[in-house]
Amino acid sequence: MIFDFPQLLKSLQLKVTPQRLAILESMSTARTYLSPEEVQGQVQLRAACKVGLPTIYRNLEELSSQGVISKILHPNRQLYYYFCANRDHHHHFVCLVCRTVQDIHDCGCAALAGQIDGQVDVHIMQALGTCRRCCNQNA
Amino acid sequence: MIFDFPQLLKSLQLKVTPQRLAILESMSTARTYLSPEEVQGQVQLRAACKVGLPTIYRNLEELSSQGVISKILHPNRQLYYYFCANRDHHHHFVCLVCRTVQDIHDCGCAALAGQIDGQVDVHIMQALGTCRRCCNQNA
DNA sequence: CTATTAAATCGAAATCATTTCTATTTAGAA
DNA sequence: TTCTAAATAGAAATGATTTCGATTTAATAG
Ligand SMILES: [Mn+2]
Ligand SMILES: [Mn+2]
Ligand SMILES: [Zn+2]
Ligand SMILES: [Zn+2]
Repeated sequence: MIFDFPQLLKSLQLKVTPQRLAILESMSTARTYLSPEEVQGQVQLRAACKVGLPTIYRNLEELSSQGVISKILHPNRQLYYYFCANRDHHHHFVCLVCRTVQDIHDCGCAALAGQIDGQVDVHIMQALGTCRRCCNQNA
Repeated sequence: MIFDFPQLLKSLQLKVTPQRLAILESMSTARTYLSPEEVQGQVQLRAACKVGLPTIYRNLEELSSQGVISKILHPNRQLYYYFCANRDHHHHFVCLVCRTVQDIHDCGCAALAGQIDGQVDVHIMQALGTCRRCCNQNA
């Protein structure tokens, strides 16, 4: 799967900066969710371009709020981010051992609106656990 | 609904301290979710007993991990807590305007385990929005 | 009712992920 | 090329949460 990141950024009304391209490049090739500091490390490795942590934070948040990447609410209370090519509404299962991510296609949230006396603006849904590979390695 | 908090604490293997009783008392009568600082304020008002913030934090976390109260993941990234008498597995809809909470009885998470290649240890699920009362007041 | 002790509390201080600030640079439009 | 709003960098601040060591206390047993 190949991404036209400059085009993507333009469509989001964001300037195409080397920093943003490096962040997107790193996120899209990561096989696990990453902390902002880890993203910085990846960027430095791959793009040999130094990007300040505030810039990383600002862009991860921007990309996340625009739906390009998704935010992982880790039990350790820090934020992690994950690039998911799947553009449809869906959620994630997160392996806390190896940090891989699986899509949850049927989150059952369609049934939500009906039972709420009010208007649902967002819903958070996340499953956390141990993937099969990691389960097997433990046993 | 009346609670035997001393008995509850004993069943959790926790010492029955005035601080804990004051915290439980305050939580159980609150009609909205509360921040740890707000819990401290309530405790001071009702019990006229000064409780340090670290004690509040420690106990809210303890009670939450034992399932006595539930944790609200607010978009502002701070933690809030809410006492819910409903002991069954369920989730919450949170009004971000007036901070009231509604139970979500059917979270659809039964369908979860089937589509995950691994073992789900916990799932987070929370709906955030505006309750009907608050919707109407805006319009 | 003491004595004992592990658990709990306290207040001050530390932590540290995240945000803010200001000066400087730069992408993109004209 | 010129211009300008947007973006970045680095240093510093923020502030919710946690840690620390000293002190108190609930619960248990004698
Ligand atoms: Mn996904
Ligand atoms: Mn509830
Ligand atoms: Zn795994
Ligand atoms: Zn409301």
